[in-house]
Amino acid sequence: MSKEHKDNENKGLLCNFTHEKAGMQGLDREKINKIIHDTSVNTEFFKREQEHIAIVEEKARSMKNRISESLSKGPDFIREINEEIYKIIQEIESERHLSETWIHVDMDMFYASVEIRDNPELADKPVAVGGNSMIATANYIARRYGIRSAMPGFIGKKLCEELVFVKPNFSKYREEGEKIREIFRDFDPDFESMGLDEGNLRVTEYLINNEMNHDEGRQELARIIRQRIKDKTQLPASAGIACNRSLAKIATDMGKPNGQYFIPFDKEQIIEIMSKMNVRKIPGVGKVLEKTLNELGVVTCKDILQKKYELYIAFQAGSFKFLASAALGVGSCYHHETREEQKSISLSRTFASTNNIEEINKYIAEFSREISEQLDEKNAQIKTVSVSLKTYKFEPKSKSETLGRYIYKELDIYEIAIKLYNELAIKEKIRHVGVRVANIIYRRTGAIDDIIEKVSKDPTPKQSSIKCFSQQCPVCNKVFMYTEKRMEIHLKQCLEEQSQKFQPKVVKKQKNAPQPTITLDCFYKKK
DNA sequence: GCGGATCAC
DNA sequence: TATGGTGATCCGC
Ligand SMILES: Nc1ccn([C@H]2C[C@H](O)[C@@H](COP(=O)(O)OP(=O)(O)OP(=O)(O)O)O2)c(=O)n1
Ligand SMILES: [Mg+2]
Repeated sequence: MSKEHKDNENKGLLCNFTHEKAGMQGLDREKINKIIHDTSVNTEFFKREQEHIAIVEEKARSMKNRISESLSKGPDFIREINEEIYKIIQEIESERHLSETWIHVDMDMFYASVEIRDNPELADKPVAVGGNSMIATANYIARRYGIRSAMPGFIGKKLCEELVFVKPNFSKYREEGEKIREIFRDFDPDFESMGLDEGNLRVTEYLINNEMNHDEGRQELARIIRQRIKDKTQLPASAGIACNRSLAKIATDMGKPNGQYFIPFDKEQIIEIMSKMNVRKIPGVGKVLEKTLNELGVVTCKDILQKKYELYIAFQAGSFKFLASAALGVGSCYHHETREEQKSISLSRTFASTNNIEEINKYIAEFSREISEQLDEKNAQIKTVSVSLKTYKFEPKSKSETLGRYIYKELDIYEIAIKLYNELAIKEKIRHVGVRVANIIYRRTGAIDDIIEKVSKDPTPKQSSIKCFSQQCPVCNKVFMYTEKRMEIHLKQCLEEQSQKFQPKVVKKQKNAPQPTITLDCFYKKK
């Protein structure tokens, strides 16, 4: 009723694009959001999205209640939190360092740039890299129509009839990515990166060593790095120069496309720049936190400082400090402890919703094999296996298990994954399934299966050794020696036999209505 | 350790 | 007709 602001409000998708200026190509923001909305409405995706928005809004409401309750406690309470906030801000200010230089470099419309470089005919056309179901990125011409990363291709097509789609060539992007990383290493061997197309470089030492540790030198170095990239790859890059990693990243965004931006190493000017900044630009503020903050009346960084009492009450201390630091332009400016080792490996796939257990089983088997191969390459083992899925309603579910031992073999992973899948007891169709392994150790010496293999080759194994690698089939309880081949064959046979035995009496297996979980359920019924 | 959420690319 | 894949982290239990 009166509460509804018909035209002004978000039309129902958290990812509707709300920032940036209106497009100049005949499509304004309202028109774009209407097309997105009209295409999405009445889909399971949209329904799920709305539920999600409702949850976020509810969370924001309860935050607001907490705020008004707290603020009505009286002046003593206000004085108290004022004190605490003041302390935190003092602490933040004590962490403000203006002597370290960070240069963040990020390729412009990376995948699209590579494709356009290799096919110059695309240069003056709106281009999307991706397919009908998903766009990975779009060039700047397409972006003027509202087309952007993570937008489904069919919506992109509606926004711009002439949009040209290019299938992604990931190996090419990896190659180009490696080229720019080589360059980054020259300026900061410990540079940080969140993706193929970017690097956050702490260049303080480089600047000092080359006697250019001043504002001009800082900006000159950014130009040099971008030029090196251009020479080596023929691809455009943008850069941001600032006194900490977070600000440098924000600066890159201000410099785009094909440009760079320098944030002065000066407290007042930093605060001035940040005050107008939309909170969504803060690295770490995604669409959910943005929406939550918006609900609390916080849109820009200035609002964060203005509503510091409210935010202090609403958020946990750590989150409050994070927001306040960002608003003040203070961020960490030394490298984190080096984390080189990958902590998890995952594979997943989306497909037309299905309850066909054979198909799902095939994916899980394939993922297990591929993950096992990757572990072989890394000479690694894992202790944790997870299975994840999305129902046809886009509801994610997952189940994981940490074992008392390390494994790496395809079949070991597969077995656990199938067990976990069955334990999820999914009755609906699903549209997505994945397998993930974690708790990786990068060695195999002393691995249980190493010992097993050695013992297996021993012509006269001791009884006690046999015990350690004998295995019981969970289906038929038969005990047998472990070898991959035998296990595989045995399992397959057992599964087939059992799936027939456990065929439900009345319902017969039909082509169009396969009974999910029968095969796999029975596999574990006896365990 | 587990499961769900969030974020980044 | 139709909304991705990979890796990381954090929180509350
Ligand atoms: N949701 C996303 C975001 C990005 N990417 C891929 C495609 C991008 O080309 C690449 C780099 O991501 P960026 O966020 O840097 O975006 P772009 O480089 O495409 O554009 P920009 O000029 O804004 O940096 O990662 C993706 O697959 N899915
Ligand atoms: Mg980029």
